[in-house]
Amino acid sequence: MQISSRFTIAIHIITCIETFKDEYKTTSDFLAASVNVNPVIIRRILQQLKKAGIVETKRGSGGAYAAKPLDEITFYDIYKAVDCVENDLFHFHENPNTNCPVGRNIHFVLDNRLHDVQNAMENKLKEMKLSDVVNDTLKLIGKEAQ
Amino acid sequence: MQISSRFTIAIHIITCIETFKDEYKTTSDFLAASVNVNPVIIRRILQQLKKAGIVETKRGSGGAYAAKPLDEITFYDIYKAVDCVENDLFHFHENPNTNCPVGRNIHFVLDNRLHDVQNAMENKLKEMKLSDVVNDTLKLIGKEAQ
DNA sequence: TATTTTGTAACACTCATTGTTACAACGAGA
DNA sequence: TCTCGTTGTAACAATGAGTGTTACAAAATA
Repeated sequence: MQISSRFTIAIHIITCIETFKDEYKTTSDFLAASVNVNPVIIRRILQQLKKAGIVETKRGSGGAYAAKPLDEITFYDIYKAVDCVENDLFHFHENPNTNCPVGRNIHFVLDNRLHDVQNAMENKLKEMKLSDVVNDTLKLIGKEAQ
Repeated sequence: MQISSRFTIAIHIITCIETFKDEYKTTSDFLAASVNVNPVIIRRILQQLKKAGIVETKRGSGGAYAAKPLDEITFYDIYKAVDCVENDLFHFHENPNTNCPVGRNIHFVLDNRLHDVQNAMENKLKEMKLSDVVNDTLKLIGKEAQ
């Protein structure tokens, strides 16, 4: 089990948009070339980011743009936008036997604990901002030029 | 995407084993009845737990038993044993374009952050002990009897 | 030896992920 | 207005993981 690559692709996309916004038109074809996947994959992810208010896209003239400052976009926003995990991170077996004392109590005992684990992860995602990723990327690109 | 139900089933299994160890022979059929799945599912998970040194099983006479004190078994041990996540929680897109400045630097920028998120989750799993789950379950069963 | 149970192979079904082609809808410039 | 580049999206295919089932040999005990 792994969290869909939509998540890392989405971060890659936004990093590209921000890095190249003044040099190139950031179309789905341009972004697809950097990520190295089919442009339709990019467009689908852009649609999800758009619905979440994270990016804007333009028909006709083309291109994608950040819809708000990158220090207001966290990994959690992206993770939610691209729908990596519906609601529950842990898949609970569907029908524990309620005739068994353990079977009819297992949910009461586990649910809170599983949510605590999921929250630990999601809270970490909330700490991370897209602006930090872009800044680090620009630094690395800058070093390359030396 | 969700973490396999093998994880919650494994916890359910061990809770059952401990709760009923003096009353019943905890065979795969018995455990399957409580979890409400096919006995082969139970046996496969028991095999994984056995390889991790968490439970023991007996052929012929039958039954499964905890291989060590439950306060020495954490959720993390189980999560590793039943192989919910191979190594990386996040699926990174395979071949970012190294001709693109962002494509060739994205791994350097993201890898540490993704590991931090994964560690946040796994550290929480390490905090949780099977003994706590069993104790809570026994309390709830006790309340039912009143 | 007979019986019970485990261990495991061999399938099959479903579903999410990822990838592809195709094309209508749209916007801007000639 | 027409053309052209681009987005938005449907439709489909391939793959792989998760889950479930039947079947049966191997082992342990009475």
